[in-house]
Amino acid sequence: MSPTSETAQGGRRLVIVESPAKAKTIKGYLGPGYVVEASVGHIRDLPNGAAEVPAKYKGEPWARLGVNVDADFQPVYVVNADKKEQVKKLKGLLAESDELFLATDEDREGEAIAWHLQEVLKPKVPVRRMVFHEITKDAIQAAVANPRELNKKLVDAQETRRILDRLYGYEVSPVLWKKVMPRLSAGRVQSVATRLVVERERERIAFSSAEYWDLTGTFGTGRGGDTSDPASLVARLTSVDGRRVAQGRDFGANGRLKDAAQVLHLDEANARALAAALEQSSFAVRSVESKPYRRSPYAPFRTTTLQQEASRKLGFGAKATMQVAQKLYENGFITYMRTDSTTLSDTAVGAARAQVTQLYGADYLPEKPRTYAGKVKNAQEAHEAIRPSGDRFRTPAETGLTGDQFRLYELIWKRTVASQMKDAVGNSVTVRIAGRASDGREAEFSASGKTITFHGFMKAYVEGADDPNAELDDRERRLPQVAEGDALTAEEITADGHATKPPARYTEASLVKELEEREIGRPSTYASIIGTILDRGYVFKKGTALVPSFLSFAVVNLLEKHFGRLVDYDFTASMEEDLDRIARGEAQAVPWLRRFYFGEGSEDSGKAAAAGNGDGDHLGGLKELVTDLGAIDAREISSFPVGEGIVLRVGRYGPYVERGEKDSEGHQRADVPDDLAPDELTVEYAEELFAKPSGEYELGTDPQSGHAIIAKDGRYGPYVTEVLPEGTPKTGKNAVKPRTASLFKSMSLDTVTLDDALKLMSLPRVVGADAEGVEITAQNGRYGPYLKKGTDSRSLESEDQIFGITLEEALAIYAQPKQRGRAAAKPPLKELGTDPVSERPVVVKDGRFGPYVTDGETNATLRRDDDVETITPERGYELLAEKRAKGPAKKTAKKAAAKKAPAKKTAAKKTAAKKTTAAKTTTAKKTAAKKTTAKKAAAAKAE
DNA sequence: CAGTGAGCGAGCTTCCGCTTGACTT
Repeated sequence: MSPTSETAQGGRRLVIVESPAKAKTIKGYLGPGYVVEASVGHIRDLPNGAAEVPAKYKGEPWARLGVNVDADFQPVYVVNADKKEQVKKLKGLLAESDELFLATDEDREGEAIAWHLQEVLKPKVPVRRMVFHEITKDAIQAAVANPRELNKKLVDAQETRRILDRLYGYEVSPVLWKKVMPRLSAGRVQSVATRLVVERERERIAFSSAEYWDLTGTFGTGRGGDTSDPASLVARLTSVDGRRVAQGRDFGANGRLKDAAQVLHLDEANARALAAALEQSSFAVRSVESKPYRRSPYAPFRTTTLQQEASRKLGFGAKATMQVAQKLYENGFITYMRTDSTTLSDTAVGAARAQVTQLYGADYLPEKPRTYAGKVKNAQEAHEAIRPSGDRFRTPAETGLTGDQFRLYELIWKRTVASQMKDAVGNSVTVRIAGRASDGREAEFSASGKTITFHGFMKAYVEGADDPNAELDDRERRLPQVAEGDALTAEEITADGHATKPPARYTEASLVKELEEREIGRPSTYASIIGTILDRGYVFKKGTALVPSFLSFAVVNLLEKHFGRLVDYDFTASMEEDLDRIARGEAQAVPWLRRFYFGEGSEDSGKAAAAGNGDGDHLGGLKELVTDLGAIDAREISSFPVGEGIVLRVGRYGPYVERGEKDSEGHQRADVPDDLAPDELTVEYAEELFAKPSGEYELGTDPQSGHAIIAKDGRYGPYVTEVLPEGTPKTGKNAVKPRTASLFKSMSLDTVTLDDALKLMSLPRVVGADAEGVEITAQNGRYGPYLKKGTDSRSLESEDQIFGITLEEALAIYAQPKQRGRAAAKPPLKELGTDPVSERPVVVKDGRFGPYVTDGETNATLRRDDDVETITPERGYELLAEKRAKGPAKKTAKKAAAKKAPAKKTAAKKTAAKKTTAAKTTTAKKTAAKKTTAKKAAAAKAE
């Protein structure tokens, strides 16, 4: 029975897919009686943060995680804020339907979405799980006719993955906040991605280049040449007296030959001498070797290969590629762009083959359709390969597309068509040429050529190369037609120097490729992984290269030393294996999570899924690792030796180099530019930084003292200071401290003048004296401009008043009673009535951390979703009640922690916390200022 | 990482995978 006739019997079916574009297409294949709507991805997830945790769990110790780790890892699910409306819509549609088809993708995530839909929609009508891997009329109708049941085990596997990622991310990130810098993050995918980039940079740092030389000879045949038979050939020296001449690949990363006995390492003198000795020699062809050449087309695109090719050929970043592809998909030009499959549907194969015949002729069409085995190990193959949509491919010209969309479509179209074409065939030839030098040595040269006799798929498409010097596959190199024994004359022999190069940095595309090979990340996340590690400041881009920051060195260092198992390159792959076992019902989620979180021994049997460094039999759980952080020495993990006693440290405000102990003689310290590539930090460069700390502007000389005046960017923002002459004691009894002063808010490092600086450094200014003769001064401080009379200080409204205020005005200010604190000075923003518990009046006030409600005893900051204008008294009471409930619990926790930690450390932490708040707003500025400085320096150099 | 003078409410940051708009620059 066909689905349409079934429908005719009455009843309406609701089909839910993941993507709206897919819904639109499928609608057309199912006809009337079917309502097709999209879930638009996941509809529920673990709560993002405290704000999303349902009230009833708020007090729980695990609420922060959204997973009850004490009760079999029971997850808390909330409908995503941006999906509430869609869920409502689906509920409405379901109410009018007699049957529900859950047609989400057939992979782990899709199965989970189907389950969440069922949980949230609570259907009272029959529910079917419907699956398909290609969007063609036949496939869809077959799918609707053959539904199956929801696979709860697969859902379990997805949930386990979700919980693991949450525990990893939300437990390890706070360790970084405490030990390195706030707002950092760690995760199963991003941390390994970062580690890959860091390790590559370490290789570059450890790399020493080797120099080697060889000869290039141009040999003439003595015949007049033409295009099919050139008159000469260019060959490289390959061996001398039977010993192979060393090439780049013969050298190790240490710059030394891997096997010195096997090869001959030519240096410049040697090479030049040999070239001279060969000048008069006669040469002959020693051998000609011809081999058939054959090359098969590349598989159709999947997400990663599309990103790579778009990067190589169109210069698109991963994100741009996906955005353009999304548009093509939405407008029906291509199939789904987030896929790990290279499989083409029968329809697609038919369309491609038809087009091959039409455009290139039957000679280019293989007898049988080509199939491409999945290369990706953990592929879930829920979709087809990326290809032009439809059962007849539109040529790029027919699409009417323009710009980037046209170019990307053309790429996809060509690749798809080429994938159904014949192999390219031809010949590759190697010619060896020998000659004896005047000093008796025998030299052998070699040249290789390639001719293509049948271009096959290359007629349509040739893959790009990452290395700009690499030859593309369809490139021919024709050699003259020579035979063994033919005499040749050396027209020119030159000695060429080469140097081995360190491994290249990752690009977006090559990092994504590497991640895919290691089974890390999914098609929908590859582009955003790059985004995450860029956002966190772990890497930055230099051209197309991804350069790791020093910050990432510190983070990776910490993770490797203390969470080794978690950043193991095989962690995800082994997780995938375990998840597959859970999906097959061979393993259980809860014991697996228990081992991961609580450690080996918390569960009796089974394979370890533990988190830390595997020492012996006991494998520690993640919880143990993040609870006791005493073993993590923040200073040690953030320190990297540069050489000669110089250490690079990653501080809260960025990287800096340091030499000697603090406060000791000869101690030096200098900021390192944020965008310095780690492999460029040498001892020499550090010395340069010490000599002239970055971000320093010379303003001129103080005519009074003769001291140079400079402007710098400091911990508390930009300031000016004087350079004391050398030999001025900086420590001890006779220490002289340089005069310093913060810039006014109205000034900037770029524009501040010597006059400004001298004026600032003249502060405090004496305004006058009061009736009792006590001096009143005006100055600039931590909280802005203020007046000071003995110990009595008063804030001023503007910086200009420091220089402008008269004694009269100052006395008037002192005549007023002292305003204690800004908060007290401000009237409440809003009154909310009387709190039912404390029976005190509740008001909204504006404070340091933004608006908050208070009843005079308990204070609670408004949450992200609250608004001063719209907040109700009830919400105010609720916030206060929450705070009262939470307050004591937090205090005891803090106390306990303080007791454990050494007193000194606690103090240091407090200061750090304070600074963070103050510095928050200035950080961005500081970075910006730094960058300008660096640019200026570069410009100065260029001049 | 410069070195000055208050008195005050912390709460939140963070993961990986599915999906698109709705926003602002």
